[in-house]
Amino acid sequence: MAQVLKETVRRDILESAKEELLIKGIKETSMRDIAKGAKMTVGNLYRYFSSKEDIIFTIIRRPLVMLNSAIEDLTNARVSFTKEVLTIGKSDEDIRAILREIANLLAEIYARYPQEMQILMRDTSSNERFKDWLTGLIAVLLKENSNIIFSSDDVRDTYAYAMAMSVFAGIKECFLDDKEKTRELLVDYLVSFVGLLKVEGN
Amino acid sequence: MAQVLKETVRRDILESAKEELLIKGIKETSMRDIAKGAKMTVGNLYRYFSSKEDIIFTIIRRPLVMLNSAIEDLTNARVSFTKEVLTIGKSDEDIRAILREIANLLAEIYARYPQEMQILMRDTSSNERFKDWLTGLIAVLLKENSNIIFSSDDVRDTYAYAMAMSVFAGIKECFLDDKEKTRELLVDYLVSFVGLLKVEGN
Amino acid sequence: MAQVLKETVRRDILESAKEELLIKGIKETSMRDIAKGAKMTVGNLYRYFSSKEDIIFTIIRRPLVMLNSAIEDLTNARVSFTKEVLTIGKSDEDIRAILREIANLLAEIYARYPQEMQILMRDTSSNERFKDWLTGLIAVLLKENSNIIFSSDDVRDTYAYAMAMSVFAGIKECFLDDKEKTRELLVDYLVSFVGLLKVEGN
Amino acid sequence: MAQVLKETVRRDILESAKEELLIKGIKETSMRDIAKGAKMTVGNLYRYFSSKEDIIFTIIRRPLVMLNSAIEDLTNARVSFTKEVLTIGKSDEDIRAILREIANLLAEIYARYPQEMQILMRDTSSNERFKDWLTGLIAVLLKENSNIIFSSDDVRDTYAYAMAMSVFAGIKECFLDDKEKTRELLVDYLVSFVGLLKVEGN
DNA sequence: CATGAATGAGTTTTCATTCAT
DNA sequence: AATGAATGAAAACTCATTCAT
Repeated sequence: MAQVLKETVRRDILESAKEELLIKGIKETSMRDIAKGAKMTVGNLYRYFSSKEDIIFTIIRRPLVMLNSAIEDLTNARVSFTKEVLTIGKSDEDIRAILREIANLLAEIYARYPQEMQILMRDTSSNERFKDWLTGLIAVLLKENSNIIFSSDDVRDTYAYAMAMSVFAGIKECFLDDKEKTRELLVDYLVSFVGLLKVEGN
Repeated sequence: MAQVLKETVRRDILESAKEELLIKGIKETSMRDIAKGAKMTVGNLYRYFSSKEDIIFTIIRRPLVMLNSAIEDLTNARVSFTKEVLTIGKSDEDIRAILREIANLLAEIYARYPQEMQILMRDTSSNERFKDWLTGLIAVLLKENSNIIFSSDDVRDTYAYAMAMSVFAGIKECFLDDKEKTRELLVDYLVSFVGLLKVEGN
Repeated sequence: MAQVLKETVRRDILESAKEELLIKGIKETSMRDIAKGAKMTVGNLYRYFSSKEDIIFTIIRRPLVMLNSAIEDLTNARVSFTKEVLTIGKSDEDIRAILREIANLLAEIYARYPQEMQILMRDTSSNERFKDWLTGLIAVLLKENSNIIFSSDDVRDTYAYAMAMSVFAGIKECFLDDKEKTRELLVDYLVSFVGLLKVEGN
Repeated sequence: MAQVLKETVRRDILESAKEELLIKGIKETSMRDIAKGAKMTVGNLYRYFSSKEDIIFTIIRRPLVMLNSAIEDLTNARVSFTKEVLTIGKSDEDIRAILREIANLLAEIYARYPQEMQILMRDTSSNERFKDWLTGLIAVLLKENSNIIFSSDDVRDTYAYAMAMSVFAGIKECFLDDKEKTRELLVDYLVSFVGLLKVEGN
């Protein structure tokens, strides 16, 4: 019974934290806010979590794990673009397929953990891996498919990084209450970026 | 001599503040940090600036003014898309021209105030106007030029907003040490987005 | 038990604050002083009160409410001298009755909240209403009962204001440890001022 | 010439300080304010005065000396009421004469040092002597002339002190731009207090 | 298990005073 | 003689964290 109670309280804390984090963001959310929302004292938070960071990570962890393993799967199965090996198909349809897959994966994670996913995507720092993956994907697409001519390789790399950050930043604005609509929007949003590289002579 | 010294210190403070702001951002930068970087006491900062806000605004002001008036000029002269009146040309070349213009304007501001511009573009709050403008521009482009079919109007609006945030977020990653390269990158980056809307059936 | 403890600390804080405020006044009393007097850290004060103002207002509130409603009652029931309407009786005995009433009211408030009342009467700013009332009362008495001849109306007004400030300033010196003696003293003190206006040719 | 210059600057400082003190009071007036008003730097103030207190005392000194010696003269020549020896005349006219004399003295000091006098009278702490004298005078008047019956001697003393504080507090409201009117007002104001003690049975 | 009391280091800001030049 | 740059201690207030009970 002790453990049962414990689980309830843990959940209350996380529930309160999620609400606050969604509204105010990490920096502006205080332990006091979380405690108040969970109808308990600040001190008690520390019986369940070792620090504020711990609470946040607990919330973020699951969608983050899903996201990271999804990325890993995608990379292993379909594309291998990290570093030098590039075995990605060249056709637009191939690229669209990948983006559609990611969009669906993001939508799936969102469907399971809507609040958590939003918090995760708002927290720039804990997403290095996803951002790296996006950067890598875009770098490959650029090399293979784009007809933009860059003055040097590091300009191309910066472009890829900027575009990845761009894609990433937009994702968090695609979350709607309706999960199916969110899925459609994410697909439309991400697939849009295929067109980016098909431009003739900027 | 007295005035010269004063100017030096003012510059030291702004220099220290710019460094900290670039690394840590506004919220995470404390007056203590700025004072330490400028090798002086916190109290002395207040001989030169009336508040933390004053320091930040002094840094941001000039690129912000340039950006805002650039937006106003562009809006008046070439496009009028706020609200219902849409007098923008439909051809891709027209759109490319506008984006090239903005890219060049951003590059120009960056060339003059590189650090300041980076700080400005990282500070989401003082850029409402630019973000609104971007959202408006993309909304127009969507209605006029895109063949993406949205399930409802508010999904379309959300897409436009997400895309604007996306464009905006990528801009701050396009700043390189080399100013000419930055210009080229910004042009390539922004013009890329024309292709976004030319996609056939996602 | 928890609540009891909390109440104890709250009381400790207010007790410390009252002591400091009585000695040093509002402006000169710092949160540090209050914390030291209550044997705790400054930060802890903010667990019980939201601001310095909150502490002071908590102390002052009750006597202030009593004083203000007493003034209102007196004004409505017995005298109406604000602005032009003067329905006050002219006889010395009428005036004495009013002053005796006020004195008794002040004594009653003091009997209930001795320290609080002293702090309140020392804080000029939160007493505007009482000072205005006194000024009004004295202005009426002057016009109706006095045989002092003033060289102009604004000299008369200044005299009334000076006399009101005078009456007000003396009140706070009438507070003794013995509450009954305080009552008598307040009555004597205030009623004394009736004689003020009965002077023949200064 | 050096000394001549020095005197000018000293005067400038005092002039600036007086203006600020009249408007804002001692606590709210900063050395920076004074320096700014005197069109010089804060540091230079310390070449002429050792501290903020020094500046204030320099301003207050002369009217304070005049006031104190006036009190001494009055006490020696006409009345001796400190402690137990009381050689004051009993008639109302005698008392009126004394009060008229004080009023005229205050008016004279005000005529010479209008700003300084106002600052002095607003600063409660530097006026102990005058307040003591007033208290003593009123104590004597009470014993000799009043028919108020006090329950004990210390109640009588407190009454005297309260009345003295009252008289004192009103004085500072009697200062007008016109010096002659000020004189008249001070006379009227102070002489009024004779009536205070002539009251029959409160 | 939980409370809530308490701490201490942090924040921005103000100001009398000192001191090198 | 004067400047103005700089200090340091103080103010009100916030918050993650600890701890006795």
